[in-house]
Amino acid sequence: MAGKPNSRETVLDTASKLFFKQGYHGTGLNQIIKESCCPKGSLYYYFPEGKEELALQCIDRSKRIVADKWKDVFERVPDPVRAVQRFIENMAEDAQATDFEGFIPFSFWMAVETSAISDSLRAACQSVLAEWLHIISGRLLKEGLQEQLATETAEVLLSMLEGALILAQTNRDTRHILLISKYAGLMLNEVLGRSQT
Amino acid sequence: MAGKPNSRETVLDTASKLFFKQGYHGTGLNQIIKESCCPKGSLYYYFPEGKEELALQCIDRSKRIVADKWKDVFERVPDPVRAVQRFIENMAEDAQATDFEGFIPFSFWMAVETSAISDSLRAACQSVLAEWLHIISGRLLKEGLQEQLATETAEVLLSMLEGALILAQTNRDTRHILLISKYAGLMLNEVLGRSQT
DNA sequence: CAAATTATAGTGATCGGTCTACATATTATA
DNA sequence: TATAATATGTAGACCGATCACTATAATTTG
Repeated sequence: MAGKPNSRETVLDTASKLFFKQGYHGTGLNQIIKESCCPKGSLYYYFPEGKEELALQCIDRSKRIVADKWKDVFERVPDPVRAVQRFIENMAEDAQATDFEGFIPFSFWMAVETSAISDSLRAACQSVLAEWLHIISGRLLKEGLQEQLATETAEVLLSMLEGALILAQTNRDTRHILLISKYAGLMLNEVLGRSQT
Repeated sequence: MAGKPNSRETVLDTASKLFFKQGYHGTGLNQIIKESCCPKGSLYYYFPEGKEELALQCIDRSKRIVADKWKDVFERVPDPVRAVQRFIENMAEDAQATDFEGFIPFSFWMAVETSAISDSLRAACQSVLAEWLHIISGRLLKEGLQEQLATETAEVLLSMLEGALILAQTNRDTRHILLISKYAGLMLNEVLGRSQT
């Protein structure tokens, strides 16, 4: 907010939105240039290695943004089960509000596409998943879960959520996401040895 | 097996493999032509409306193939919980055997990409999900589950599985899939009111 | 001035798609 | 049965458009 809406950030914003909506190959540099109003010269000035570097930075950026979201919700909501549900409900709201087009940067299907393109992109995607899993399982560890169970639970949770996002985007219906919120709550309560409410 | 390895089927095979591995935009017609050894003239003879029609048929084909797999496993394995687990374990084996490149046609991330391309492709993808869900929830209904619970359980199951496939493909590790087999079993046993083994 | 940034014109390569020519079957007619 | 006519399928040259990317000049900024 330094008065100047840094051109570089604008490009990353636009590129992220488009990449996560249309995929890597489905998004042309010309489209990014047009929608971000950033001329080609600037784009290659900021990202001299071109499209792949741009995508890589978008992926890293989404890693940080989503990680911050997880940390934030775990800080604000003391109960980890409610925190996870809050996170998921927020996703559903974002999806609804943007008509399933802007609720970047969580839906991670692009990882599969980019994993087939280059090793560096695949490594970046692996790092994203690892980071998110680390945060979630870390919170569960703090509840006293043993390490393996915490890891497994976090993985299942992330699988559910990613899968639900695919169903939700395909059907343009947030019901699939909200359903996961409910079942994730059930699963977590059970794992944490609580009685069902 | 009529002696003549129909060229049309070969194209669908190759195209499906490539589409589900690289995505729609990431797969060029020239690549399909080269790898299937089917000349462009023949391709446009079989699929006069071009790439989109080809993708549509690949999607429909995968719908049928996977639906048959579900039906088959439910016929062969009487216990629905074990049947679901068997299905998931088969996915993991296929993934391993083909080095995460051929275990088409189940991973459904391409649905998100194609959903952004045209309404007919999106409709086709919706139909695929609906069909698979119908088969799974139908089997649960036969176990005496009430309709809403059966539907919800099937949706959660499919979400888990699709999400796990994303994690597995990104990390090139079937562990994520096998983990889902375990947790799907737990969830189904609970829903069906059984004691945990 | 010098560095940082913007602005475009233009590069070869590849994209999906069209077109025509040709080869091989199958059927129709005598 | 011989052959003409039609249908089926193969083969690839070619098209304009777009792709990611480069080169270089102009402009702004410190």
